[in-house]
Amino acid sequence: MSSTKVCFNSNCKDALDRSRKGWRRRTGEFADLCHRCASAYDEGKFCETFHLNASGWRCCESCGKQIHCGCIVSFHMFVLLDAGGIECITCARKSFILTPNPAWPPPSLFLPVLPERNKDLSSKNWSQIAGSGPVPWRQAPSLFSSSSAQSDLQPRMPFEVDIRSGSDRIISIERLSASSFERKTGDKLAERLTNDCLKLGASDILENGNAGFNWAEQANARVNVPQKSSFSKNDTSTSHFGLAVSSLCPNDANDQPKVSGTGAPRPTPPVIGKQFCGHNGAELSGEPQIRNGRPKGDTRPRTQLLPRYWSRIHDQELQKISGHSNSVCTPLFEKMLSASDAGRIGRLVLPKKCAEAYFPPISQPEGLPLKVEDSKGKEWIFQFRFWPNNNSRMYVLEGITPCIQSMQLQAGDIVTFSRIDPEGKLVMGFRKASASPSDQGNEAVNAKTGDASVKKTKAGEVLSTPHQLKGCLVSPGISPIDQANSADQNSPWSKDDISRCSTEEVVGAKSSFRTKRKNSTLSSKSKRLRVQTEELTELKLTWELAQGLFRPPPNCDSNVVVVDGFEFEEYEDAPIIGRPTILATENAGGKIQWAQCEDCFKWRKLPADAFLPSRWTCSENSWDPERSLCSATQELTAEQLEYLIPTSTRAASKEIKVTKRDPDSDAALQALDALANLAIQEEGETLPESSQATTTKHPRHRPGCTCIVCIQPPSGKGPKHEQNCTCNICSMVRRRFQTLMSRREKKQSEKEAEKNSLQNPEQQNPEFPVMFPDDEEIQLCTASPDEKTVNCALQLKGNIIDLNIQPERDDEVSSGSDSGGMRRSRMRRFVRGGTSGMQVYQSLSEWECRWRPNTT
DNA sequence: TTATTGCATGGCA
DNA sequence: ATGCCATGCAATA
Repeated sequence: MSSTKVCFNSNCKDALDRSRKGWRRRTGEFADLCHRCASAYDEGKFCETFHLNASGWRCCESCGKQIHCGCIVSFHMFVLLDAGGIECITCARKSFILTPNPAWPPPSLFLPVLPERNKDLSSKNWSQIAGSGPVPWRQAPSLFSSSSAQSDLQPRMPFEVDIRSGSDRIISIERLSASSFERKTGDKLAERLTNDCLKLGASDILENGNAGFNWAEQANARVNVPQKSSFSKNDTSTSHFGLAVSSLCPNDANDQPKVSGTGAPRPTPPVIGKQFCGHNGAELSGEPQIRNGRPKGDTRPRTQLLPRYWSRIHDQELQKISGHSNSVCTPLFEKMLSASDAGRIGRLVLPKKCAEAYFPPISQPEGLPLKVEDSKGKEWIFQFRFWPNNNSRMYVLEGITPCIQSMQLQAGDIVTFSRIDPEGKLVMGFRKASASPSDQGNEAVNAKTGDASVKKTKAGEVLSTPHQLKGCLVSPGISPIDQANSADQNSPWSKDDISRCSTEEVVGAKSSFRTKRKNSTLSSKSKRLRVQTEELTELKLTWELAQGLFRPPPNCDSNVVVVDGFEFEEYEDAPIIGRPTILATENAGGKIQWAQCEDCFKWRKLPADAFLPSRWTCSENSWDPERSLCSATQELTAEQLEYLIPTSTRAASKEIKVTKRDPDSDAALQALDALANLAIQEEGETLPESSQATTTKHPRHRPGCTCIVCIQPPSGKGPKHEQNCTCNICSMVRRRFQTLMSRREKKQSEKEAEKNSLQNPEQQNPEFPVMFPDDEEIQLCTASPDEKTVNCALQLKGNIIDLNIQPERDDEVSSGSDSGGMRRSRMRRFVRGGTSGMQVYQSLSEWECRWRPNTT
């Protein structure tokens, strides 16, 4: 690179002593301009100054202002009008013509530094000014089983772009936008020139495949359009992007689609070729273009395609879908299958905007047969139709059952729709929401909730479990190897088809079927909790272990809840399952905790907020490097230890000590790992139809309800129960605690009588309801031969991970004792201790489990 | 009786 | 307040 920089403006080329930033180039860098050029740019006079004689100047349809539309510099100074022509951005804003230039990215995406002239614009959310993006439904006869001819109206702009980052994508989009125009210059320029006033409208472009002005001079104007672009409409050999065409009109004022040869295009997302130009949905708007249907002054808000329908398809998969080099794959949208969708009824409810944006317009409820290919190339024909619904329409795809079954999809899985050009084929892909435990070992995410990988659903649920994808879609960030490794061997879909989806998708998946709808014919608790014996894993934990393992969630303060005089240390969030530790207060008053090394059994002092995996050793003592070896001495003296660790806990500790030899104890710890792993599975495993697949929020703790939500202790956010609440849950809690306390008192007195006797720890451990299952659930817990253990029922395929106490009779007072865990004056209970919502994190390469709410 | 179809309802964003 | 959409459900096959 030359040491002497010159002004990026080719018409200037002044040496730069101090450069100023101009427009953003396709490389992501900004054009370095000299002071003079930069000033011109900032003042919006750059093109006037330097490109006055270049082609591409057009007049604003409203104010007549001349704008150099063919230039990257003025890229955001105008919008294309659906009916043709342009409007300067000022007028566009005034008249609420907020539709951006098709397939153009939000300016904020690729113009992080905007000149002053655009600041007001850029400060607005692009959604306010644009419903840009979605590919309009391009008449693609091949999609119709009854059609044979192929539309010729598909201008595509081939480019080669390396896309490796978001910014690259942005750049790609930028290229696309430019190329979209560039393409127009090729074959039909002459025709366009006959058009009046060289009007260049989105629809014109889309429908005619060229623009109304000569873009060939863009080089002069420093428009950074790849020169390798093909200008030939038919030359797709280097295609990477394209711009789909709609020959169909938008919906009318009533949003009812209709056929029109001259209407404005439907929403137009960037078309993706061999490289993914990841539209993020912000550019997607399923809202049909409204220009023709509404007056200019229409201020009706433009809704956009909901994020949950944004296609998250990845370039690799796009490539796979598109198959051959000439294909351009456009991700359209995706939808998580609801119970209804995945049910036997065979109807997939389509998001209205998606249906109207991406599927052919239908005027009759009967609709049209729609040919869809899966990623295997197998063709399916669905009936795309609608039902009148509240003065609107409800679009469905009928006859999807065979396809759904072929893909082995269940509610919660995601189906994706893409289009392959130039064929115009609709391709249906899918992502499974399920994941097998074996796939999960390396994919945990950090338990620290600050981890970026922990995402929140719209309902506020925190999820972090990675998920597995199957089918033709791949999410970013997962290597093909991982995908292959995670392939479900039993699936007819090959490893190549299997990939993973992002956490975000998982979020949606789980939140979707976690919620419950009343009277769901598919959801019955008995079904949900049906124990499939062969799939049931029992975890046996003493209640002390359980209490110790259930750590308060991070960053979660406890509330003290009193139920019949008993105090609960209640946490809004779900507990974390990890290695039991002993909380203590240092002499200085600071809170600490003591944890025992798995290998040497020495106790190490840790910060109070440290969360340990179920297996933890000195080597992982990152808090105290001096004691990160087992050879390091233990800080605690025997006396201190004696004080800290009460008999029962010592016993429990001892139990851990013998873990490596004791099958039962080993099982306990293994069970934790299993719990963690299973939680992932549970996270991803599609719930059986009976238990999942509802998306309606269940009211929190509905008295009398025995659903998975309501069997949890009533507390947490939302209406809390009164102390004297007589609902079944509160009654049960009371009963259990009365039982427990009487046991404790009894044990205490016994202990005092035999204070020197070291009892069998198991005999000392009172049963303690880690959870508070209702009777029905209790029945489903497999009774343990050991009455002093807590049964943790993990229903693998049923996706119920229940950590339930052993069934017991309330009047059954078994032996119990105080314990380390019970040194706390309160017991912990976790509001979000839903049994179906366990969440797994990985911390320091170890698994931790965390409960996740099963409803919000 | 069962499956399918078409519409209605109501939760929710 | 409005529209979407998941699902219930009656009518129909």
